[in-house]
Amino acid sequence: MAIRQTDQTIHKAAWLYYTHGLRQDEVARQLNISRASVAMYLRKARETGIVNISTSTRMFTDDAIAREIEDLYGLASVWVVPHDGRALDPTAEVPIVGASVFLDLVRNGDRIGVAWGRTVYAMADAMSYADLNDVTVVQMCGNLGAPYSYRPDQCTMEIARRLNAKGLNFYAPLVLTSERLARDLRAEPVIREQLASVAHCNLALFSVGTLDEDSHVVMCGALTAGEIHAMRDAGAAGVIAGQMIDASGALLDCDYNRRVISADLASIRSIGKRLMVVQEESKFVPLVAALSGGLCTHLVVSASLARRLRDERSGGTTDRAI
Amino acid sequence: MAIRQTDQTIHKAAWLYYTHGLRQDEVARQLNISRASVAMYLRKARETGIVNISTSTRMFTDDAIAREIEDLYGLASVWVVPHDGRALDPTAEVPIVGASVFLDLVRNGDRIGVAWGRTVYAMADAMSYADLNDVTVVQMCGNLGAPYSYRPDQCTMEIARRLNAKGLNFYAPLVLTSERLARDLRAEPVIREQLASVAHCNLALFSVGTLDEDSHVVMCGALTAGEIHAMRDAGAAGVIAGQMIDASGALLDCDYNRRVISADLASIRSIGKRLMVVQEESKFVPLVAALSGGLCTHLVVSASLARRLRDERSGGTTDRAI
DNA sequence: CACGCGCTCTGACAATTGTCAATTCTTCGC
DNA sequence: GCGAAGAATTGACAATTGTCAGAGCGCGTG
Repeated sequence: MAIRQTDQTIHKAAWLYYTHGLRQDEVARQLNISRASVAMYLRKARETGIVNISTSTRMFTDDAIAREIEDLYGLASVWVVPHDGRALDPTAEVPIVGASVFLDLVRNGDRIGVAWGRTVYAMADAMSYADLNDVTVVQMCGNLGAPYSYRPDQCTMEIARRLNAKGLNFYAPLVLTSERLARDLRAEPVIREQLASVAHCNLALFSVGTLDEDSHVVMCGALTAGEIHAMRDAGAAGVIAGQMIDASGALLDCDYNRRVISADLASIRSIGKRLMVVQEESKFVPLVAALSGGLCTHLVVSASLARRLRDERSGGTTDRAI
Repeated sequence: MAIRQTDQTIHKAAWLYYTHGLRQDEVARQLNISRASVAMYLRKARETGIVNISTSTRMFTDDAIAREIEDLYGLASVWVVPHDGRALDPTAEVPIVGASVFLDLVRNGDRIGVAWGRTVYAMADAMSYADLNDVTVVQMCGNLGAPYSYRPDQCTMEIARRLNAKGLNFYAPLVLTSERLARDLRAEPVIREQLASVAHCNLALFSVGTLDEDSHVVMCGALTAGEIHAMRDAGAAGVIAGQMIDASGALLDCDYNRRVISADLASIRSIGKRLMVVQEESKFVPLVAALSGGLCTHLVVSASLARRLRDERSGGTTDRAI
């Protein structure tokens, strides 16, 4: 009760200040509290998403190159983050834009599939709190025991927390040692339901992984550097939700993939809006693979990746600097 | 070009200030402009919707009575605006809440049907600017020549302007002198298309009118006080988009309605989300009629109307003051 | 080329907001 | 019932922001 009272007061203070445009001292007088409390309540209101301040991301779609990439790759919407000279750390900027775009796409009642990775976690971290209702965040792939803070379940939970949503975690490892065990585990009701529920999402958020020595799957001990090289030789071009894809964006037919527990690509593709966010320059090949496979509908990339994407398809027409 | 440059600068300033949390002087340094200009740009960014500050309307749905009314009348969502003692002008508050709720419901790509009236215009006036894409606002009924600022076309245009949307105005009078002329006019391609396009909306915004001497239809000269009394005797209970409805919310079979040019009730009912906003105490009877006819799915009302609505249906159970 | 128009800059002051240590109020455990 | 830990609140000060007048600048025009 006491909590509800305070909660009500925060709402009222936020309403009077932000919607009616009163000054803090006027709000304080209205609510019979000190101005300092009003300032504190307002901070709380912003932190909890009771008040939402969002900046248009239109400036990132205004670039002509964004239009070109939409056309070349058949995407619904593309955001290009410029390398802004001195201004800001350019790569760190991509997930921030990604978070803004993501929040723009989310609605009450949504069901959201989330994969994992450095980029996804950076987005979660940059995401402001939102006051949504009835939103569910579903983890799209199994877990890794690694000590990273961007483990799949961490990504899911953190995003759910920010959105005031329910988090549906996956209680299975990402990769097992035998194909048989993976098959049996996938058949378990808890796991089967989780996997099935991905297809009922209407929004997905993920990045794409590389096949280098410092790729996640290696760092987390799922694969050795040697194995990953072998896979690259066998045609692997990138990693989506823990699964290897080839250059055409199709699931690679390999032993590793059969041992993975993750939402299959068809389920992911059945989700209406699929936002992919790619920041690292080194992810060009995986990115092209994912786009070829039609895995995403919305894309946030850096300007340099955008230029390379355009040149890849348009055969390198105009190529002047930003 | 010079304009685009400035526009870009406004976006960047807003981004750095609101998303990155820099101070105005830091933003000024980054962009090589004076701090005073930054302050100006930020104001512009807020005014044009490049930056959007919204406050949760949850406090208005938290009321138990809102839940009751949803259940009693089968509505998707109800907002109840309390009469807040000293705080704010209670009736003026309803359209402000309505505007917030409305903005919450709008999405990019939406097609929105708008009716007219004092309340709708008050909402337009209270509505903050939004940076939306590809939104269309459709006028749902014909025009009146009255010198009011809340003429149907004014409502449509003003809302379109605030949402950065395209406004589709209706170029016909609301009511004609003969039934034949109304029929002929409705058959005109321009008008027919306009009317048909209402059915393709996915969001509607309207209020409901009374049948008093000071009702809009009288004030605007569409009907005389005498005629409106006669209509009330004939079973008219309220006015929706310029048309008379009976107590069950059905179109009243009368000469006047046959002379009106407006979206028919079936089209309106085919729209997914229909937000009705009612502020005046005197609109209780029309409100009940509209609800009986299932004309809206979302409702914003004052606390006293809410209490009367509950008592109307639940047979007057608990009836303590707020 | 001078002119006026519209825009931005500068510098300064006033208004508003953020912050924090000190204080008051709550809520427990004993 | 008492006292202490902890949370909420406040007053006062510091930092930030809003605003304004006057100056400077670029540009299109007569």
